[in-house]
Amino acid sequence: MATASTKSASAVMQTESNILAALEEHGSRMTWPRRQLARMLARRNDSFSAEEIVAALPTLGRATVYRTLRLLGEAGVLCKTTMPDGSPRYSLDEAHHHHHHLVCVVCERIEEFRHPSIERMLRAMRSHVEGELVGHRLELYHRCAVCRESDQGGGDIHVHRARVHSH
Amino acid sequence: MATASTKSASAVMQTESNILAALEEHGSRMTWPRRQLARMLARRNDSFSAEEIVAALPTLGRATVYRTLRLLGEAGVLCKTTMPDGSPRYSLDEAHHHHHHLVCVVCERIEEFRHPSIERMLRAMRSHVEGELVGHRLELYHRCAVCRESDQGGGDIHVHRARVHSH
DNA sequence: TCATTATTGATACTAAGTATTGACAGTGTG
DNA sequence: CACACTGTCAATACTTAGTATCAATAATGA
Repeated sequence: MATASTKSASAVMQTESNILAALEEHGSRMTWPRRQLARMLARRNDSFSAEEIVAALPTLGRATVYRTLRLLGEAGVLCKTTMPDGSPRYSLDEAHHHHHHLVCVVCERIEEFRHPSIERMLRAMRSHVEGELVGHRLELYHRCAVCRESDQGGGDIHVHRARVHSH
Repeated sequence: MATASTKSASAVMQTESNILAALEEHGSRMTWPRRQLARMLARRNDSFSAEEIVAALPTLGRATVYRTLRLLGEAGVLCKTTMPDGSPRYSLDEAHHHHHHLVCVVCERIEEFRHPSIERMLRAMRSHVEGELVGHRLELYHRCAVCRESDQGGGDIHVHRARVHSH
């Protein structure tokens, strides 16, 4: 099994000003709540739920948090990923081009990746499928190297799994 | 663009007794609510939300409906799919082997498919990714041939789209 | 038949948002 | 600089998609 990083070479750590710049470019005003949010997001390097942010920034209304997360998504600096059980998880985007997510089901850390075999597959499906492909959703779930190590007992992973699996 | 069906050749229409058999095999008792649900599901050939079923079977409690849907998922006759906006949709499974879903974003009809390029891609990722792959989620969204025709104006599709897109 | 154990439905609760609204703040124009 | 215009805010209520609890009931095996 390869241990090579799957990260795109052009990945850039998002900074507060980076995030705000993306927001402005997207046509949003520069406000105090948005600055707060940008700063807080830039600090963390893991994934998070919206409610975690709501709790961490009690001076902001929940609607504001959700609105701003949506804006950041539209502005292309934030991604919303679905965990195996269907619950949503947010993470800052580092690459600015098409990619997918590799999600650790233990620590919930999210890595971006791209791989030619995926583009190949999508190309194949685009011409194989009837009608017009308008989008897709692809998530890979794994136990990352770190979690695998601290958890090698081999016992069941106590992780929320989808109850109605999709095969 | 190919119009060939992507359905697996071994697809079998689920019948009421089929569904109940799967439930029993999964270790569940045979009850009147479960018979009700199996009959109702066998009748429809489209996808549905849990609440649609709750509304259609007012003599069953909502908990029972959700519970039974989960059981049917575990028993391998029902799949839960995620729409582009994240809302869940259920559909009966026809094939009994690994497959993915092709979802029409207009009529929400769900087709099962498999394609060698996908298995190839998964194999490639399995050896490329660090740690141990424990699962994946793949959905393809399209406008099906029928919807494309009745909707060819080319205007915007008025369909609930994910607000925070995943690139 | 009877005891055991699964299942049910009512109700209350949670998670993840969205809709509404009146107040307020940023900004572009004059 | 002042103003108005419109975007944005926080609070609140509501929605969707479920899950948890629990006493009452039904299915099954002996």
